[in-house]
Amino acid sequence: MDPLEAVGPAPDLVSDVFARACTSRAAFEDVTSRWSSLALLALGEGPHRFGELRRRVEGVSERMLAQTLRALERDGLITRSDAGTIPPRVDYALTPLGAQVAAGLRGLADVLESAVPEIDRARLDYDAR
Amino acid sequence: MDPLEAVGPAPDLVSDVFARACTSRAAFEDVTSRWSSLALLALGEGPHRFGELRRRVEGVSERMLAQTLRALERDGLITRSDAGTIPPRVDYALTPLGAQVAAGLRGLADVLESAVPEIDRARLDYDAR
DNA sequence: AGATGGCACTTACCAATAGTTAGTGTCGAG
DNA sequence: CTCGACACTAACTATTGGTAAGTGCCATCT
Repeated sequence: MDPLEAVGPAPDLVSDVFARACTSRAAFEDVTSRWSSLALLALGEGPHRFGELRRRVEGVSERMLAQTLRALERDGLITRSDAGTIPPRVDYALTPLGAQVAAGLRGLADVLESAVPEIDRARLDYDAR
Repeated sequence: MDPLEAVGPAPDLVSDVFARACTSRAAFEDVTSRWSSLALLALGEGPHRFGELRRRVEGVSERMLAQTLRALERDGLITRSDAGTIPPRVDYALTPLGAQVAAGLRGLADVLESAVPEIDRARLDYDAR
């Protein structure tokens, strides 16, 4: 057996989010970047058109949304389907991998949403000093 | 029964990460911001000193790490304990809430770490166009 | 019928944000 | 006796992100 061939089977041990050069770190940064997480969360509720996403994710500029969606598509987390019609119609949806990620983000969002009173208290305490 | 009184009991329904003005949105952005998530991930492995975190999270500047940790402390996700000695010694650790969040982030990181081959493939495909 | 707004973007410009470098004061190691 | 570690902060600069406007076509409102 080729020794080079034998390296393949355990790729999960070599990927590390903490490593600057690792793909997982880059993907993690893409996923957790300001608008990506919100976009993934929105797509977790079902496919959306560009304008729908723009309205759902309060505060995104069109520029940043387009940029964000391109990055997520590149990482294979979402699909983009352009109907090619006029007026234009483009639908975005999660891939299976994207769905996993979105589920994780939903979990995080749930934790934080229900912790709002606790967080507000902590902030008040902190700001009092 | 006072109609105003009846609104109180379900605070989980009023917090929404998508709402720009909601505390949960702000906290979510703090948690998912570039260095926070990595810092929380590191603290998920146990308490760390400032310098330890700096080394663990490859690429953070001292400035950004200090800023990040202050934000997380303010939100009640981590604690900061200054021994007051010289040379200085400051330990950071997760609060129970922070631990919940860190666990969620760990899940995300695990998904992405094991999806590295898939992501690499998706990127190659995308870039080929 | 002419103006308005939605569609999914892109481009140019400028403000805000993040990274880089240098400094603080004390101590232990070489 | 100079160097580095420690946990930061302050000043400067590079990069990023938000704002505003433009694209071309169509449907609706007036």
